[in-house]
Amino acid sequence: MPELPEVEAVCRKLRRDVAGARIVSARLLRKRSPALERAVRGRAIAAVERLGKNILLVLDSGSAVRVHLRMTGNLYVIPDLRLRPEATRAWFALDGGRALILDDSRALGVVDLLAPDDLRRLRDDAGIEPLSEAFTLEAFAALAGRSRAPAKLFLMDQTRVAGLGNIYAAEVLHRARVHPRRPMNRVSRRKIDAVRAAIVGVLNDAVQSACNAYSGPGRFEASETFPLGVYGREGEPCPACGRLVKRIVQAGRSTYYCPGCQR
DNA sequence: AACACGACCTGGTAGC
DNA sequence: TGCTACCAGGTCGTGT
Repeated sequence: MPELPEVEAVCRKLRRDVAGARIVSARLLRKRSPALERAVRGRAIAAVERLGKNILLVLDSGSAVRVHLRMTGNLYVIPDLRLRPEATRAWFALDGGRALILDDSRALGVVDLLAPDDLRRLRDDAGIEPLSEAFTLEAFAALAGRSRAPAKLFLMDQTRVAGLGNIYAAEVLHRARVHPRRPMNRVSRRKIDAVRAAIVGVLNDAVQSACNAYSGPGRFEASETFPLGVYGREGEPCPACGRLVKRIVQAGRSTYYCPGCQR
């Protein structure tokens, strides 16, 4: 479920719901973490930040709880801890009786504690935020020119540009008309420009959709809200040219693209 | 360096 | 109905 847009929607909601709230107690259900549970007790949530697909709950102590939703995670507030869903993998009881829940059916999500130094390192090592001012054409072209990786894998590498996953990487390449297997350093300068613009355009559109879809807790399906051109549409006509969408496998994951548009 | 691939988990769905 | 096989929005460690 969650790529950058969905994670951003979760963060915006959390800022409204838990910014300033105090954590009374916490528990990781799958694998207990006495250190984390102790470190958060009594601390206030000073800020909620997103770093790529990571959610950072920055505490008033300077440490932070990092949550990664991976495939099926969701993070939201419920009015009462006793109402927690079956797939609750972690909970944070908040002052006032509410609780922050990590709900994650596949249990691949990650929760850990970052000391201030860890937090700094995570920020320093992160890929470029595509919706920030740092994501300039120059910076992107420099990264692209240095990589022979297939375009799709290049876009999904979180250490280069942070936040694109399997769906939006495919959509970006379709919008920019670049073949997913083309080595990134052999994409023309004009198309590099188009890819960068497509990243910003797709992500902004998807953030809007995700925020609309995510007014309440529960799952959100990007496909219900953001019009997907190629993802999951093998055998269907390309909305741009009518050629049938193909599916290939790259690095063990499905890639969808239009053989007519994407060269 | 740059891949592929299995592992980590659970649940939904298509096909028999 | 019930079984099997395969698929899934992410990332890591290991092997080639």
